[in-house]
Amino acid sequence: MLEEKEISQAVISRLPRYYRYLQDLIDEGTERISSKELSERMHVTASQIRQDFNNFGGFGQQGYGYNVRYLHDEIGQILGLDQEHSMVLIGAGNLGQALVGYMNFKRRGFVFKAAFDCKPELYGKKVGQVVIRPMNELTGLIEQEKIEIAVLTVPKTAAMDIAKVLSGTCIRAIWNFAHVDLPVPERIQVENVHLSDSLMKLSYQIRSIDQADQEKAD
Amino acid sequence: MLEEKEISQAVISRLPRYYRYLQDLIDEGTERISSKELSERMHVTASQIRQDFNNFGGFGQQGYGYNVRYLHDEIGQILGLDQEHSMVLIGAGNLGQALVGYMNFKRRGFVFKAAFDCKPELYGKKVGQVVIRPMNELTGLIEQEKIEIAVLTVPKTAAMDIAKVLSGTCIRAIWNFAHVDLPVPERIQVENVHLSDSLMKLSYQIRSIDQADQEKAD
DNA sequence: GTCAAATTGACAATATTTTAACAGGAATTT
DNA sequence: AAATTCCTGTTAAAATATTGTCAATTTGAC
Repeated sequence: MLEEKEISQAVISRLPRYYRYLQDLIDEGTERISSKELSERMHVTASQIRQDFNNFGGFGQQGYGYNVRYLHDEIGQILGLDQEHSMVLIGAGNLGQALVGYMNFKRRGFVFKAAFDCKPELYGKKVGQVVIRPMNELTGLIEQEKIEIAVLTVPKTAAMDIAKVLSGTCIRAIWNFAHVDLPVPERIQVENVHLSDSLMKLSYQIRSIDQADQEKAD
Repeated sequence: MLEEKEISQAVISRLPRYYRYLQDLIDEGTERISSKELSERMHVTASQIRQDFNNFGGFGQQGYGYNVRYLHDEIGQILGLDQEHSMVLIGAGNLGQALVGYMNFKRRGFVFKAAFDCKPELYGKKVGQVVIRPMNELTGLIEQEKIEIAVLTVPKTAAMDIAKVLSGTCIRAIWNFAHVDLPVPERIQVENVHLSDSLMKLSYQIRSIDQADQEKAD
């Protein structure tokens, strides 16, 4: 039996960035790259790169480095990008519509199968490839289409209720844009995109530089 | 002279979440809270909470705990939320328009002063409170209005060029939604919101659970 | 074919982050 | 007002994460 060595969250967070740089290298026509070269491009240590990749077994070769395309595909597979992922949008406001319209996701295999909103005036309106439907059709469609991911772009109060509804379905994961921590069973994965939090961090950086400057002036 | 003890990124990332929970407590009318109670709500250790707050000096009192409103305001100040932040939108597509329309930012003091796009057909169109202008007015307006934050919602190729332009202005920070790492001087802070990366992490979680299940079945 | 240069994967050494433990002060109870 | 409980700030310990080092192996030059 294989040792279930847990991969740390830090490593996983770095994978999409590697993937992006490898895509760029492919586009440039580069065939091979060493951890040193890559580290210089990405401004991280070569040691970290090698360590990260080694979490999943060795992808490189001594004296040669890494084959760009091979490494790219392997990381893509680790990230589950080799299979299609079905999604539904819940909350067809500005942000939701922007996400559905964002074609890059589709290119990576993330496909919206439907959109839902509670506002009757939106029913039937088309966003991207899909039509906006009333919320009472949500669970039925999820089960019927075996939807994997729910993209949640509703106000925080609604988000809590919807999370409870989703808990009773076959949904695997929630991509949560609402400013709350969702109460869902363990089997459902949640990835939060808290835009306010992100903006506050930026604000912190600005403030902390101001403060440093001020102290230097003393 | 004060010891410039660098606050770790991990701590800063947690501050907005504390802030959010404290806001909720205020809304509930709770006056005081102990690290233990808060830890149970937030599903983190009490030790971490105390440690985090102590990075900025003691906000609590032995035997009493923390005064909710006081702590909330202190963290708000640390995050720079006690002052207004001026922003410009660069790239008035779906996502950009959604962000400008998002009123929660304004409530926290983040105010859009202008929006820019390269598409002539958008010039003059109103999004939220502001009018979309041509890109050649960008640097002028930033300098004139002493804009702090540029919100970048343009395709990746455009993003690189615009980052270079911004480097020559008084802009303090870039909130970057493009899928690239921006080349900017050190004095400009960058906060990335890489939506694809976030979605890939979610995809990873799904995949890794599938794999675990499969191995268990063996 | 031999040798120098390059480069990984593994492991050891640091550094950082998180958690636990506890002394001491404040609030509350009796 | 004494005693008990509560709870912070701080220090110590444990756990994680990152970086440095090097033997082993491959490539590429001559």
